[in-house]
Amino acid sequence: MKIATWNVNSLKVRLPHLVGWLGENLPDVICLQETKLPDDRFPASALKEAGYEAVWSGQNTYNGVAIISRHPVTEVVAGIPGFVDEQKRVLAATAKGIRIICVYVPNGQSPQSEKYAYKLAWLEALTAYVANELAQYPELLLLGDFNIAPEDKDVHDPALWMGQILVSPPERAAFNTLIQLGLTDCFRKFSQEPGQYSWWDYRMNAFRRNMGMRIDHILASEVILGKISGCLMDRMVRAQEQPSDHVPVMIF
DNA sequence: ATGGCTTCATAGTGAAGA
Repeated sequence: MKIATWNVNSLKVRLPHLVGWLGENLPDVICLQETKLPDDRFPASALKEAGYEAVWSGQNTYNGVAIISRHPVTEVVAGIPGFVDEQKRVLAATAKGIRIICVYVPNGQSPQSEKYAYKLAWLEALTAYVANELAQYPELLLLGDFNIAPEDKDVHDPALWMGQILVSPPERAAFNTLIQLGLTDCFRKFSQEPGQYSWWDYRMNAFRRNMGMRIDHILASEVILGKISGCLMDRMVRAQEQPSDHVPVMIF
């Protein structure tokens, strides 16, 4: 099994990249974030031609998530049940017996912003939801763009980022609370290397200089963790023409 | 150094992302 996540930063722009990546990697499932498409413009037929079915929850301009699978998906749930939110950031489905929860965690903008308070409240609601899902589904993956770098070694310049979004102690505490539900950061199961990133700013030649952050994650329940043999960030995707600023993360 | 790019939006003194 190969399962991946990728913030595509506009599925309209990145559809050719996605179809190419599917053909080269043949994942069983890939979760997408920032599709930025209303539901009636989701490219379901192009993905069907590539051999994948899809479920999606989108909106115009911002946010938007999707789960794309070579296998049938069932039990599709959009959003966090009981948490009122117009922003399309969560989609859950079951494929091959695995509960897959695709998330696009709010960015937060700045610690002083209302969007930051929304991010923390959103993460609290997500935590309660995932706890409930874990009780029902021992085989569970929580994956997507978390907009949190868990540790300083996931940040190119921790001193520069100190006190800012993506690294602030409340965000990291929220991430650790998710971990403590019984989930493991798959990348860190296999590697303790610093400087391994999933996102690089479009500006300042950040990718060439490896000035990035590891903010896209795949968190696995114990049962799943025992079945996987690796986790990687496909950083070469960032060197393509007109790339997303994020690259795919994949377990296998 | 709060920008530098990219996207989607509108035609802004743009907004938002990370």
